[in-house]
Amino acid sequence: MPVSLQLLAQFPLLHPLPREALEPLSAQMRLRSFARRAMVMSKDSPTQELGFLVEGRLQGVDFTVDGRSVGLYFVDPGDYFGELSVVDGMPGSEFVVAAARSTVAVLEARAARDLISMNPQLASAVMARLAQRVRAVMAQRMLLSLVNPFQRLSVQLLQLSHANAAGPATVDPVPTHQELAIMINASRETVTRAFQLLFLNNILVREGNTLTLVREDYLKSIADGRVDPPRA
Amino acid sequence: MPVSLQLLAQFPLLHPLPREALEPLSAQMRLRSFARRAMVMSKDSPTQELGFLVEGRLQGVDFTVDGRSVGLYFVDPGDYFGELSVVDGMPGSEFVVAAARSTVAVLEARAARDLISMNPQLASAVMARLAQRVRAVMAQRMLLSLVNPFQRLSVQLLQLSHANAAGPATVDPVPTHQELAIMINASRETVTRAFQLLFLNNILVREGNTLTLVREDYLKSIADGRVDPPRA
DNA sequence: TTTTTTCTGTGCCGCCCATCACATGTTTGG
DNA sequence: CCAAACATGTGATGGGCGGCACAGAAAAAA
Repeated sequence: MPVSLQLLAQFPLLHPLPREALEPLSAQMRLRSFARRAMVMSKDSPTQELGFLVEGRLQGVDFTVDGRSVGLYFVDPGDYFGELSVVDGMPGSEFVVAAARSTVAVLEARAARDLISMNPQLASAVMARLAQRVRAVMAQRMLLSLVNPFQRLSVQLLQLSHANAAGPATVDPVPTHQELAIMINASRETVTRAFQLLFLNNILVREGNTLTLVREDYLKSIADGRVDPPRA
Repeated sequence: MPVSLQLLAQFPLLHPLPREALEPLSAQMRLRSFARRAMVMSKDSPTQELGFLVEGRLQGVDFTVDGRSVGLYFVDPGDYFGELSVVDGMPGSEFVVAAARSTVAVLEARAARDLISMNPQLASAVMARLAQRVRAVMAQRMLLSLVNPFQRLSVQLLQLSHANAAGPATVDPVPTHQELAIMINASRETVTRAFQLLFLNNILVREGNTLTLVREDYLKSIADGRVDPPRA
């Protein structure tokens, strides 16, 4: 089934497009649903496409040769993914799996490429997005060179958090320990233990599916090594 | 002093430009020399610019809060750097230091931006470059999640190597142990010890400033964990 | 609901690598 | 060409984190 215009309206990337362009586009797109942990986009799939996350949550991941998984980024509703292949025509550089039950609208790479090259505004938006991705991956790479897993967790949490109107920043939805562990190159148990201490010292509070950074300042001082991570 | 046209000819990025465009360009550029370990581009410099490496070698680096340095990439002659700021106008995301005495031609960010936006061919070249950088830094991120420093070194060496007409691949010029260490998140000593074993087992040979991957296949099997790294 | 799967918490053990300290080679620049 | 700075080689030590094993909690599926 084609994708409704209303659905497309939620994607900032497409805002520059005039109504006349959106209609044929909606006809070219398809809506798909994925169960938690299902593979949304495979690294070695023959077909390449641009994906738009309608609802749910995705995680970009890859696997080391010895089967260990590596977490790369999260995709939240309104965002898109798979743009690398669209831009350079090479096979995907990672897998995308559903971190929660998700709905995705997809557009074939060829169509996406045409769309972008027809539309300078889109082109520069994609350019900006690539630049932002380089920065994001480099930030992650910096994170990984911190020696202390505590520090890495603190930085990662700060990166995932978003400021809140009134009150402290939150991370929402909270990733599982495992999902975090593979992003910060730590074992699941180490993440669990680190969380223990952060809870114990009232630096974090978890309520349901949101994590509140009660003492964000303290988290920051751990993050940049001004304070030693709390001990038992 | 402006930069000679002949010099500019060595940069593939500029090849699409017609002669008429090159002349004003050469007038806008400046040539600078840097001693080994000098800072070529600072993260927090007020002026942003696009750099072209004429000769020598540069390394993109950053520093963790506790002063430890992190190696990101090398720049070799004919290549350019600093494109991120040019594209998105944000401050540089890393430092660039001279890994050897180097000569660099620089162009102000504003001029570079104009040049690119005036020239669709350049624009798409830069786009492709950004995509390639995302892939490169993701590859590095994958490397970092390998548990064994040996494996990381092997992968890194393979990444740095270039195939050779006849005969085995080589890495040239050979980075110092320290330079490698900060790229693969290992201590300098660990890199030294790993090299010891690789030399001992005749997997690598060093002659002057080039490293020959005599048994590239073996290096690859270490890299993807099919073989345990050699022990004393 | 009940059942099953996934997620989180915790103790114990071992080993790997960062760190320190210093010796010896090798470049570089004066 | 000499001296100083830098790069490489090597041993000893200790802490930290990964891995395993399992228990309990929570969430999803049936």
